[in-house]
Amino acid sequence: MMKEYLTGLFADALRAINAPDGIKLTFEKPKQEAHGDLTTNVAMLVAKSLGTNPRVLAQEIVAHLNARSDFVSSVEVAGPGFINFKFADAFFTGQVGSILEQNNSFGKSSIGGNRKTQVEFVSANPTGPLSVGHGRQAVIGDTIANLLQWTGHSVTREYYYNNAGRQMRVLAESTYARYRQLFDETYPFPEEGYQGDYIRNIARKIMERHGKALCSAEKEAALKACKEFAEQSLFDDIKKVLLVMRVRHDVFFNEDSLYASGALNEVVAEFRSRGLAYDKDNAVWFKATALGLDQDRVIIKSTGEPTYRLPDIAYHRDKFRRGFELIVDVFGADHIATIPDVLAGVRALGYDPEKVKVVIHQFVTLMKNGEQVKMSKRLANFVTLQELIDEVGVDAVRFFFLMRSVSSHLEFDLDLAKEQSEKNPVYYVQYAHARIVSILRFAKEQGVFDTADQRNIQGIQYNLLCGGSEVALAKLLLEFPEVVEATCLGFEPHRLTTYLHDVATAFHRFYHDHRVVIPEKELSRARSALSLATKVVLANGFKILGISAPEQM
RNA sequence: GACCCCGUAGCUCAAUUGGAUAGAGCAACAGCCUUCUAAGCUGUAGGUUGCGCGUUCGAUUCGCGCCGGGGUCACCA
Repeated sequence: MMKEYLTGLFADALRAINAPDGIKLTFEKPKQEAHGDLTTNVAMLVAKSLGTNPRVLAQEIVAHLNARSDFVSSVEVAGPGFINFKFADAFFTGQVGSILEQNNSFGKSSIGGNRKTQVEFVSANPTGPLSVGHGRQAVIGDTIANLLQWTGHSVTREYYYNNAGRQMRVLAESTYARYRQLFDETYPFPEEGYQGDYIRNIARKIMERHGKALCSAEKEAALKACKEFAEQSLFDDIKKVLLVMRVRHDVFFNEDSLYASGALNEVVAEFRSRGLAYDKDNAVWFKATALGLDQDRVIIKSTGEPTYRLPDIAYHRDKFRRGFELIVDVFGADHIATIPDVLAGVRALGYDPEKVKVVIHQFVTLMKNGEQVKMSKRLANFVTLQELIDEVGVDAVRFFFLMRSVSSHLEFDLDLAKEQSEKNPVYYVQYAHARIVSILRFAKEQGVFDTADQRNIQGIQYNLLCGGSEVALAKLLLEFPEVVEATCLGFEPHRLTTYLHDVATAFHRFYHDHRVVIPEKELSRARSALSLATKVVLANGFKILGISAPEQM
């Protein structure tokens, strides 16, 4: 709103001084508050081509600006040639009412244009409980999906899995061995087997169901039974944990369906017809080098089995065929190498790889007693996501996972999270919300402000809000829609947690400086409304992050 | 060896995508509750942004070269 207004003013001013066309005119919020509310560097960009000094040029531009004094309170040239604008306090506080009117919708936008969007995340095969790393991915994916919904995309959350590959064979063998060991401790356990206790638990359940019958059954049949039982059991667990994490997928897509539908053969045939596949050493190769990659890749092994690349490519084509216009893949850093192949495959099939946005997140390092906990599913010394949630709670887990940029390694100190959970940053932001609820409850008791009554949020004299921390809070709240948008477009959820932390700080400061419920009725109502607007922003932000908005703490 | 991520205060991390004097939280020190939640607020201290060139009005951000940490380089997923 401010930006649009200034852009108009500048168009006239730049024309008046005969500036060249096509100038990139942008306004930014300066880091330093003292530099005003918005700033532009346009004079520095243009000075060179006009052969003048940026500061002189800036002065000249300013002289041609015709700003309304009730909007813009000051314009000045500063530093090497920035033009800084300060807006009137009432310009900000006057907009607080619109936050209350929009309420649950404040922060939503339609920039997504209802674009059909898919977010694929977690996608763990059912070979064990979800790890802490999966948890990070689940939260990142879910939050990105929330952000996309808030910005007007039509979102499908999808989980892709394979219950047929080598990993599942290992699972079957491991489970079978544990089952046999229940009757004969000396029964050998496969060298590469999954050693986690969860396998023993599953084996025990199989015994409860089948007794000793599988020991005497034919081995292949017994393995199949073990596999199915283990898979079912593990998938139930996975879904249960995801639910606890407040993560819900719309579609569970099984890799097998790509085999069944003939999609794999189709892709191979299409590659061949375009000269992008060839036979060598009894295997089928994808000619990735023809698409600019550094080496060709096997897509069908000499055994006749496809490598993971082929179904991955076919799966992505399936996404396009289902009409998704934006495809977001959330992967762990260990999948980074496969992405170029998949994107090349997509391009080879005639689809636009630009529509695929890959979000790579780095790993989580668990710290315990000041030492790193090495995690390996196979070696059984890992902490499961469920255990982590049991220790520190869902809100803390979600918030922690979102606090850091996805490209940063995340260090999660278990001891700190356990022993000092009260110092967890999530409590800081939630506390602000609970505090507001408490204040508004008191305001209602005192007959000052009743949030349930719509008439109460009409006719408020927002211009009474003129203290520094009041105006600062109002300004920050009004940034929420932009923050949601930027966070979404950059696929950087941590920016929202940072922002909400700032909002909490601004509120706590306001609370410290000013009493809300006071005898001066109009001022009291204005401050109540400001508090309510803060609650709206916090609650909406929490909703996107998937954490709760406590009424009391 | 090749490629990807990271390197910022004692520790964990930000930094509006190239802006002005690099910011928070923990930890340390000093203050603030007879009044709506002190899980809070205020202040002090803490830095050659790993190192070196370069690009330009301007670099934590972009390019190149080193150093250090993590990850990936299968006819595993």
